[in-house]
Amino acid sequence: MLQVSFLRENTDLVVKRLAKRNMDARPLVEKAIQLDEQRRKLQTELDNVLAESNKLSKEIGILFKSGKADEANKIKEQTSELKDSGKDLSEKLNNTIESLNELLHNIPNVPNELVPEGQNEEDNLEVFKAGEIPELGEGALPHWELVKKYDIIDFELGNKITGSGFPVYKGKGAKLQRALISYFLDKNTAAGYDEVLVPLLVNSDSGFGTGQLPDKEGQMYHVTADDLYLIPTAEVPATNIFRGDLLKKDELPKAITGYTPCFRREAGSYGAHVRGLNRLHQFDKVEIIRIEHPDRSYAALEEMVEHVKGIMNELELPYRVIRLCGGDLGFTSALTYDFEVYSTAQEKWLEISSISNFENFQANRLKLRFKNEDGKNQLVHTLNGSSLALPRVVAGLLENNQTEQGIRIPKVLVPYTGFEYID
RNA sequence: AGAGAGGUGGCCGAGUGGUCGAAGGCGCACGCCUGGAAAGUGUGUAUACGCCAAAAGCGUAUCGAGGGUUCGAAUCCCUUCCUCUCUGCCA
Repeated sequence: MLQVSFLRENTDLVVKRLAKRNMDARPLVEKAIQLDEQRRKLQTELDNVLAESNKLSKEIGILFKSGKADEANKIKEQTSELKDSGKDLSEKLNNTIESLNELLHNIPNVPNELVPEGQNEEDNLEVFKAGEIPELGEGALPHWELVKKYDIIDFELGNKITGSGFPVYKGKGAKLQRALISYFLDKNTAAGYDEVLVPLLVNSDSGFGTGQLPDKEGQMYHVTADDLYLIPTAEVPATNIFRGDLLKKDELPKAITGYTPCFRREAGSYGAHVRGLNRLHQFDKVEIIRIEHPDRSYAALEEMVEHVKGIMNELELPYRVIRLCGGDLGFTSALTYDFEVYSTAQEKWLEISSISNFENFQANRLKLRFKNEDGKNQLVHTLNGSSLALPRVVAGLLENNQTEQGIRIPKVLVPYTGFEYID
């Protein structure tokens, strides 16, 4: 969430930038500023009442000690009035804070100036493209046919065990998953990310900290008996490692990576978008997370993008990098780059990574700060990205690498899989 | 899951109704001392919010969390979470 002080001092800029999200934020922003003024006024009044009340209490204590009970009782009478107005003020104050927070939770992050104007994914800006799109022969198959042909991923079996969107990986398909996870983690740790293995269920404080709650409550599986949520991404537990922390400035930056399965209800998805591996309820992903000094966060974003490019190059898959437009930008993000692999048999681009700078939007919710050069506490910037999400990488790999001998495994993966072809 | 013990500042630890935001120690920072270091010594050392243009300063809140009793709560009561020990169950 945004800081009110920032809204107050940069009202016009905020409104202008939020217009990129195709919204008129002015009424919200102005209401927030007004509620904050009210909050401060009430705070001052309440503090004064409490100060008076504390002062009288001390006097009563001293009087009782010196045996002047009569005088003490006289002062006692004065306190009841203060008590009432204190109660009243603190109730008003709490209501104001609650309204203010509710409002702030509904204001999305301010897009960076680089974010292109636009309504939807059509308006995203392609910034980089690499790799050869292979010429596939006549009998080229989409991945959902290929997985059947080689019996490596079984959607129907998953359907029997759980439901749609929970595939069973078999034989070389299962091993390919394990190989990709290990390969990604190795690449990430070699680049300086510290590996973590985190819980797959989180409490609501964590969901709130990274912004899944309350905005995307319906997208997460909720274990109601224990009030826990299945993670939609490792971002949630991994970023919440630092929730509430006050870091020393030489502790920055923090860079971590972790593999987790991800669980998404994907309510509202349908049709061709959900075919095969394109969209699942459970999938595997390796994530990279950075906690950065505000001055360095955009440099870090570039580094993350370059890092993932390196991986895609090694995987020898055709891909492109796009900068999301205002209409497609996530609620908490200030700037996002998506990586897309070309699915040759489907003749479309599939998102396989999303790398975002949240600036201090998450940090403000997480209360994640550092002591800056002036000795003041300042919010950090948080970033994260997939490095990488497996299912669509697999889809791209299967479709682009289909040959008469079988599915060719990229060279870098062979040491991990132990085989060169899925056949 | 059952029984018991306990949760106090960066850490250890005192504090069972009244100038307690909290003794003492450790750690840390700065200074003195020293040729330099150690030892010694002095000072300082939380967070949030508010008042103030800002700094200084002042006020308010915070002793796991939430609520209550009281003029006044770290201290008493209730609820809840967590940790430890023992018992049970279990990969």
